[in-house]
Amino acid sequence: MTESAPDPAVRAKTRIQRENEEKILEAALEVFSAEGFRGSTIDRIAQEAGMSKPNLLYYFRSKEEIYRAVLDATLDGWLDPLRRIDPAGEPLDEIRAYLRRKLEMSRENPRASRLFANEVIRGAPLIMEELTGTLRELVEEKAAVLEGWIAEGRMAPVEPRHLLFAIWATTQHYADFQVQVQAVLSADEGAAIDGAQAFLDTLFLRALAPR
Amino acid sequence: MTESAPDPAVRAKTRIQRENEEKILEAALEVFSAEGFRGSTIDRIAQEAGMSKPNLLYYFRSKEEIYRAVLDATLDGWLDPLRRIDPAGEPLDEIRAYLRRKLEMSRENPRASRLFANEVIRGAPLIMEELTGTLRELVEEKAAVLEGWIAEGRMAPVEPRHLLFAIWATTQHYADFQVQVQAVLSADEGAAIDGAQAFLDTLFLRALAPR
DNA sequence: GGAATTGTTGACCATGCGGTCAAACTGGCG
DNA sequence: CGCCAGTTTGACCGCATGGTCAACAATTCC
Repeated sequence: MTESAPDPAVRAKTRIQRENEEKILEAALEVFSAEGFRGSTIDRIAQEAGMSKPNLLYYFRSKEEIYRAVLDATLDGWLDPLRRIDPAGEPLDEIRAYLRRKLEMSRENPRASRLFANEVIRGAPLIMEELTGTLRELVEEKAAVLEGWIAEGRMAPVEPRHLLFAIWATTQHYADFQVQVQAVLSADEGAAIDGAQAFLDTLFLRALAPR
Repeated sequence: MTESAPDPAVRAKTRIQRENEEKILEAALEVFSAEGFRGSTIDRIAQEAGMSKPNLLYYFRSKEEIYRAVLDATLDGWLDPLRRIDPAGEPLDEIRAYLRRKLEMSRENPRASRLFANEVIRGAPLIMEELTGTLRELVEEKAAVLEGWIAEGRMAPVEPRHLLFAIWATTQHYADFQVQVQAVLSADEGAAIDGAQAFLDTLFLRALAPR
C-alpha cells in the first residue's frame, strides 16, 4: 500500500523474479514450440524450467498467460527482419539481405519459427490481431516500397505480397520442417541452411533481376 | 473360423464397416489437421463423425490407430504430384505442372497439408520412416531427373533438392498458413491461390529458365 | 421366424492435467 | 538477530480424456 514514488500497483521486480521469469519463458518456448499449446503441459514446462508447478504458477497465473508471454516475447524478433528492409537501399541487395536475416533466424532460433507455425496452423486464435494489425500494416508498407522499386524498373514486376509469402515460406521451411529436410538430405541443419542460402539467392535474385 | 477361400484372419468388410470407417477418417482428418495429435480428442472426432466414442473405438482400437490410418490414407495423395514429374517432358513445363498440382492440393485439400505440417513440426514421430524411406528415395529419383535436365542445359543449374523444398514450402504455405495469408491480403483463399499461381510461375520459371 | 454375427452405447474406471491453498521456508534489511 | 515480503511446495480438487465393458439393438443368413 504505502508506495513512496511510482505506480503502487507495479512493484519493481526482484532478482529472483527476473531470473525465474526468464527461465520460464525459455522453458515455455522449448515446450510450446515442440508440442503446440494444447499438447504442452504446465508440469512439463515447470520440469524444463527446473521448478515445481505451483512455483511456476506463482509467476504466471495460467498456461495461457505463459503462452501469450512467450508469443509476445518472440513476435518482435520475428518481425524485425522485415522492418529492416530499407527503402533507400538497392532492391536486390535489400532482398538478399532480407533472405539472409530470415535464414539466420531459422538457423539460430528455429523454435520461435515453430512456435508461430503451430499457432498459425491452428488458426492463430491468439495472434489474429497482430496478423490483421501490425503484420498487415507492415506488409502494406513494404509492399509499397517494392512496388516503387518495380515502377522504377529496378526489379522485375511481381506481386510484392506474394513475394513476401514466398520468402517467409522458403526460409522458415528450414526451421519448421527441419526433420523432413534432414531426412531428405542427410546433412545437419547448419549444412542444409548453407545450401539453402546459395539456392535461395539464385532463385530470388535471378527471378527478380530486371530484364 | 470356417472361411472357405482366402486369409481366415481377415474377413471381408461389411457395408456398415466401410461407411463408418470412411466417416471416421474424414472426421479424423478434420480434427487432427486443426488440432494436432495431442490437441485432438476421441470424443471430438466421434462427434464430428456422428457416432459415440465407444462406437468409434469399435472400429479403431486407439487414438493413435486412427491417426496412423488417416496419415497413411493421406500420404499417397501427398506424394503423387511429385511422382508425376515426367523425365520425358519439357523441364519448365514439368515444373509448371508440378507447381499447379501442388497449389491445387493446397486449394482442394488444405487439411491434408496441415495434417502433415503438424506431424513434421513435432518431429515426425510417426512418419519418420516414410520420410527417410519412400520420400527420400523419390526425391533422389527426381533430383537425378532434374540434374539430367541441368546437364543438358535445359534449365538453370540449381541444387534440385532445395528446389523441391522451395516448391513444397511456397505451395503448402497457402494451406498451412491460410489464416495468415488471408489476414494480410483480404482475399478469400481461392483468390489468394490464384494470385499465388501467377506469382510462383514467374518466380520459378524466370529463375529456372536456361540463360 | 430365429440364431448368430455385427453394430451401438451408457456407465464406468484410471490417469493426466490445470489450477488452488495453506503451510513452510528464504533472503534481504534495519 | 528478528522481521516480513517474497518464494516454494506437497497435498489436494475437479474436470477432461483415453479406453473398457456388459448389455442391448440391428443385420444377416438360414
